Amino acid sequence: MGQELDERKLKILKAIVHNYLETGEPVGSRTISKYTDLNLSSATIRNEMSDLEDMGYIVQPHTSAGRIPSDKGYRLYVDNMMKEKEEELSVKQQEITDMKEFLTEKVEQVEELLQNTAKLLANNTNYATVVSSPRFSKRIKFIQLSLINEDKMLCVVVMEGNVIKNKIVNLSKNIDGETVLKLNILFNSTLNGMTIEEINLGTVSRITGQAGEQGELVRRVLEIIAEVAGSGEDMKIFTSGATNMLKYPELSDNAHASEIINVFEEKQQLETLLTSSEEDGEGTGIQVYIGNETPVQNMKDCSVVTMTYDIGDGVQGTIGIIGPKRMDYEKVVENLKTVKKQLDDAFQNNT
Amino acid sequence: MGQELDERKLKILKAIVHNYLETGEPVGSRTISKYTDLNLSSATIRNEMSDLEDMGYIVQPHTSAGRIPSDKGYRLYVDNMMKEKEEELSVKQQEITDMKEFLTEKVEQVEELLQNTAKLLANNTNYATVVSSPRFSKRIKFIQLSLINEDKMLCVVVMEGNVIKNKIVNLSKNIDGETVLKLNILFNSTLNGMTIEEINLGTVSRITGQAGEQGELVRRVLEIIAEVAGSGEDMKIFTSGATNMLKYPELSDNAHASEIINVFEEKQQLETLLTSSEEDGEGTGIQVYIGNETPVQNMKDCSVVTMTYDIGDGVQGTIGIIGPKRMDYEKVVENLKTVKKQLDDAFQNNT
DNA sequence: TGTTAGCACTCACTTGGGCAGAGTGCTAAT
DNA sequence: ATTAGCACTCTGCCCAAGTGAGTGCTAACA
Repeated sequence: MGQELDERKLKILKAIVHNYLETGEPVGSRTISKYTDLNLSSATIRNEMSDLEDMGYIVQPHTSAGRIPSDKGYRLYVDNMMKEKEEELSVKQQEITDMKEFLTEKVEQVEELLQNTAKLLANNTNYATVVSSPRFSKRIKFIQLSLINEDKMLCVVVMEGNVIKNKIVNLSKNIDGETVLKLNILFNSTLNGMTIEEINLGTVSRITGQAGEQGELVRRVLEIIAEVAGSGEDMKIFTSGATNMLKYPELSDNAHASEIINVFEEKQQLETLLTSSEEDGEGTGIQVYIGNETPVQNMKDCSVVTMTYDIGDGVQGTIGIIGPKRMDYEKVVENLKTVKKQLDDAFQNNT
Repeated sequence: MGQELDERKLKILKAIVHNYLETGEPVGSRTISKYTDLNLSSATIRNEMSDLEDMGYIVQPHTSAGRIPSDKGYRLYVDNMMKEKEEELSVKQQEITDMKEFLTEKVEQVEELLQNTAKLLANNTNYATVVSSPRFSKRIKFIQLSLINEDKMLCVVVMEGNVIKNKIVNLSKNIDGETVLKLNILFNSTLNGMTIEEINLGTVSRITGQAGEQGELVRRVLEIIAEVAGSGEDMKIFTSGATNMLKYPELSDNAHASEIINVFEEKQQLETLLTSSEEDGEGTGIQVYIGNETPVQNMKDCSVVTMTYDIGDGVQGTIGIIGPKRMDYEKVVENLKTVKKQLDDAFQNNT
């Protein structure tokens, strides 16, 4: 008996979670009895709650306190919510236009846009947000070498998505302007449109062959290109609202706080968080990690909601919202969906 | 009487500050009586302390507690210490070589060096550190325009100190390769070696004049150059050890913590902190702000020690160490001096 | 058989009193 | 001028009692 999760138990569980999300305090049977439309006495609720506890959906902080959701309970709640919200995008119209205004206000650089997005979400939700800059489809669009003076050469590589990388090379032996011109033509004709992975040994030897006596230099330039165009190495990460985390008592004690803030300072851990979430992503692109599920150990007492965005031309990244386990998942998901919509819009008109 | 700060009072004050720095707790007369070599009874000390309090050097958190230094007291202590340490650079030899090793280990980019410096200092001192990237002597070294495709042009500006800036321009009307070549020659011959401030209206009109029908384009490129070479706008800031601040009880309460952490997240306030300290700097280039003296209001319960570094070629910036008011000023100053020495060394061999 | 009322019990949290310890300020003696 | 001594004042800690929210169980009920 009570082994299977029937309709009524589900309803009670949802009520418990919901209430706990709001108050942050253990919720008792009497509250639920009044809170729901089930018209059951607190005693009955107590029995059901006892069952729910046996099944592992809720937990008692100590005897004779109310119950709080376990990770498993949260999971069920979130999954359920996601199913319900499947197609529905019910953000208030006002908020949408607010966002739109805010986002398109000062969009000179993509970076600024992303930073703004992070800030906007942090303000709206009162959680911490992190946005990864686009990871680019590492296709080379244009290469430019130029002599700065006798012994220094500038090497610029433009990648698809208009990401520009550059580096200055110290030359061992002098070369003249004409040679540089030739090298430019050589590189551009052979490498344009290629991804870094496509440049194999064959390509390399073909190019060095054609370069003749400049083979040495060419090899060095190729190395630089590889370094510069090389994968996610340079992924940028924008954060906002880290201090929001201090607003939640269960996280604001010293131990938790410094662990969490540290993650935001180092950023490197956020990177692993975002990239690994990218792999897990499914249908909607929205992913919810609860407590221990998060890829970053230091966040085990938080929940993370991530969403990947893709604004065409190979430009894509991930947005993450980090809050306490009792975060308002519904609101967060809605916010993310709206932002995604806005980003899409901004970039359809703007590319 | 006792209006003037005699030898003995000074000695007692120093003892109080010193002791408070170590323990973080109000220090009483008996402690000082035993602590110093003055051979005075606690009663005498009490009298002196009472005088010191009247003079505003120390403060009582509540009746019948020990005394703690006021901002004024810290100030005196620090000034005194700085005078004593004037020429002496007494960092243990071991630490120096440790630092050297650490700093030169992976110095591919200046940025990495600075980030490492920040981390090193944070670890050594257990305070938070912030390092501003060099502000460059905004002298233009080299300009390169290149066509990426029909309607996009890449504009690269290399500044002294090998800082590279770039931007992609959308062209309104097509231009051909030859024109670009001409423009390159034009820009480089007229602008090289100039600072952004030196480019006045005369220069602009001369160039646009020479450009003939490309005047419109030239003007836009000039704007970009201005934007790109424009002053400190792009100052980069590296931080480390922000979470160290949570280790000090007087700062780790929620209100303080979020104010402080926020400063580290926004970074913009740190920028004002560092630049304004640069202006105040004097002899040694080391500057100590105590409590309310700091330029950033949110830091009014902290102390900040800053030092400007200058590694030649117009490359200079500021390092700041931020901690509680009862930070170990001596240690901090020594650390900063050592780092400065190391940076100097690293760059004499490395430019 | 599922639901409910009632009751005893548990446990965290609050309140207030009492006590110890650290430290001061003052006075009187040296 | 210095010191010993004493009364006084706070803070912090502990403990005991009381309060309130909530539970589990049992017995009655529809």
